[in-house]
Amino acid sequence: MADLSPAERILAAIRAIPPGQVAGYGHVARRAGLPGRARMVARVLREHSAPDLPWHRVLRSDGKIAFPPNSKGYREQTQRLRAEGVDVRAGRVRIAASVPDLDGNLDAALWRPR
DNA sequence: TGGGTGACAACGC
DNA sequence: AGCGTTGCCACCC
Repeated sequence: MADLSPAERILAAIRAIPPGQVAGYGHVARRAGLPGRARMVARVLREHSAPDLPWHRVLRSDGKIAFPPNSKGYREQTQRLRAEGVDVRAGRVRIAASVPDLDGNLDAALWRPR
């Protein structure tokens, strides 16, 4: 990644998440070279909405969907994730026990839920 | 300069 | 798992 603006690096990091997999806001930030800026990822996501952006693969660090339960975005995201085979229950993605230790923390299992 | 807000995170219980 | 607190950062008014 050459000299892209922070926002562009964030978008690139999100586009890099493979289908069927997810990543936390903080994780995306670090991958974009912006440690500690999870909130900036959220802001960028709120403004920039591109058709090729897999925004639905970005979750909170605890694996929960960031939108208010039952909101438009919440339902959208849940549906999109399920369409990719991701197990979503009670507003949170279910990580398989096959992935060793990840006490509620996504980062360990990131990039390969299920 | 000061105060409020978020598609957040880490901790403690 | 749920909840409250604190820390954070980039804006906004």
